[in-house]
Amino acid sequence: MKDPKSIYKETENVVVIHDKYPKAKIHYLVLPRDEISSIFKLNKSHITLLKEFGSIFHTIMEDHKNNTLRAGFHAVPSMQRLHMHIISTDMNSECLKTKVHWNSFTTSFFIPYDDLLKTLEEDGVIQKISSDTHKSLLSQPLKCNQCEFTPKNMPQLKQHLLSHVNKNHL
DNA sequence: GTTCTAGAAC
DNA sequence: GTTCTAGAAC
Repeated sequence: MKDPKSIYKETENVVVIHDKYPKAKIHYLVLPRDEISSIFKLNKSHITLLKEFGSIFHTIMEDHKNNTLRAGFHAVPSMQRLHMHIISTDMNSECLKTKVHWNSFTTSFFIPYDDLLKTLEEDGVIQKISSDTHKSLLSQPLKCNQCEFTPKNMPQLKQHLLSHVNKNHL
């Protein structure tokens, strides 16, 4: 975040950086300038901030009209600082290597921005998930995010994802 | 998050 | 034999 090269966009309250290990062609992280350790620290006072996350997401979608982008949070974050992922659906990346990588973006381990905002507005808090739920979400069998295909392993999945890219270009 | 590696799968 | 996964160490 301190490295100017990694910064894609910034506003008064929010910074958007390139993910260091992008898991798709387009993969940004949206961070608040305020230090908030995780989604579990959020309450209703943060709704204004989250709405800024939403508007910056819409701006970024305008920048990438040819790609489908999704915005959301990991149910168990990997980094000790609140961050929202903005990621394209192609999931085509050298950095995408493991089943855990895949499932953390394609199962309900990925909490869409709209869902998180709604939960915060309704409950005023984001609940932690149990470690059993955590494990089961990340160990689900592989399934393509764009069709019903269920690959046997990661190399097969990555090969299969290329076929979707080619289809989109034809 | 990444790297390493034993043993399962092929 | 090689490929791949998954768990441990970091």
